Amino acid sequence: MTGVQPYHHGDLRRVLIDHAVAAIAENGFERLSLRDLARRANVSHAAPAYHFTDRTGLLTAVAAQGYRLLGDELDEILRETNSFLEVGVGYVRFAVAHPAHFDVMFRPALYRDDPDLAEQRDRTMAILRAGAGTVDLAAATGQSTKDSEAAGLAGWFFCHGLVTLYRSEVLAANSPAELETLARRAANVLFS
Amino acid sequence: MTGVQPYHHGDLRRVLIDHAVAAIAENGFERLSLRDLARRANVSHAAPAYHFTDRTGLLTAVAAQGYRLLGDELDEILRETNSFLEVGVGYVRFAVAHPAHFDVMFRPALYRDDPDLAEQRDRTMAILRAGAGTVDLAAATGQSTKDSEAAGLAGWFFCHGLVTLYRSEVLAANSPAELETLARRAANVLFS
DNA sequence: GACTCAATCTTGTCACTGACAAGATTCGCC
DNA sequence: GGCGAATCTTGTCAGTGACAAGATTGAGTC
Repeated sequence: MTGVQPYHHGDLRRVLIDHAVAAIAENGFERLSLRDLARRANVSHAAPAYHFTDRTGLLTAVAAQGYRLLGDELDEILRETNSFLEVGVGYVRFAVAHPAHFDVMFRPALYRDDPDLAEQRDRTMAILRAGAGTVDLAAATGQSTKDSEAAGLAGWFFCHGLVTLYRSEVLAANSPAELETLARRAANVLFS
Repeated sequence: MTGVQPYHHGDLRRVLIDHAVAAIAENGFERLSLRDLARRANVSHAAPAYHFTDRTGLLTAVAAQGYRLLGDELDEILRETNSFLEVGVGYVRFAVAHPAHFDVMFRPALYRDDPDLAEQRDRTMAILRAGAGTVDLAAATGQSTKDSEAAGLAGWFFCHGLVTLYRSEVLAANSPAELETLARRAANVLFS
């Protein structure tokens, strides 16, 4: 016997978010159930509402955590490599490694305005924009390219489309390895 | 008085799909309710089940219709212009004009295998691949580009990422006009 | 050590939903 | 006019999100 559960869980908020991320990765956010999360955490069906108010609040927390994780990763990559190409690789890797976060982050109808989320999102977007400034497509294409912000956007669109379509299962690639092969082929056309 | 509704609706399947598309465009597929659709169509709450079996069946029908619509549009564009650039424009325009279809189509977890859907999807993907063959990036970039399939993929990734991010409301663009401006700037970097 | 108050969790309830079963109505066809 | 299939209705059940009210616990204070 492990004894009865203590009335105060102690770390319920974090545990619920972790279970939510796992559940979303398994079944998609559309099948996410607060009561199922409560069961997984061995608390009553109304316990989640205390920490998140409602379903939207939970997804808001997931999105904020996602932006924080992505921001941290991209920030580190950019500081270490100063390469927007590597930022793009990190972006794709994040989407594959954290599908639940990625899904929720880019579906703002699922969550609501929140100071923490807004801060993390703006920080992450700023990193993407700053990274764009490091792009030197002119050297690659042999043409003058003054619009470095647009170059960064173009790279972002490419990466986002690539990984979104991969996860939609409409590409020939069905594994991260095949995804990388396909990404290299397509990127060579644009950036070589 | 408009009189009682006839027992047989006559065109219920089509009407339900239309209402579903409208409802998804308004509130997203996650809030789509079969009973709400039944109310909109003035039929009993179980009527939709006859035509679609369940919620998944309804979304399967929506996805199939979406692939059919997109395939028709892209086919016409390709035959008339023979330009993959115009196919890309049509792709983006479709996503903006038919957000409900677009959302469901690229979320295969929402629907199931279906002969009609598979046929329409494969046809549409074939058009995208055929269009890729018309790309002549070599002339644009001044480099030899034998991998025309990869060029088509790259263009697809760009368009898909562009419109997906636009609809995620994380871009500076907040209207189709601003989207076009942004798209031109980004595309100029890659394709000029 | 007891009092107090806020934080945290539980129990109970309600309307809504998807799925299913069984029955009613109507259409097409012979 | 009769029969079977197609189409729709009624009734029901378990599961869900939201809300209200109450129970338990922890932290600080005297």
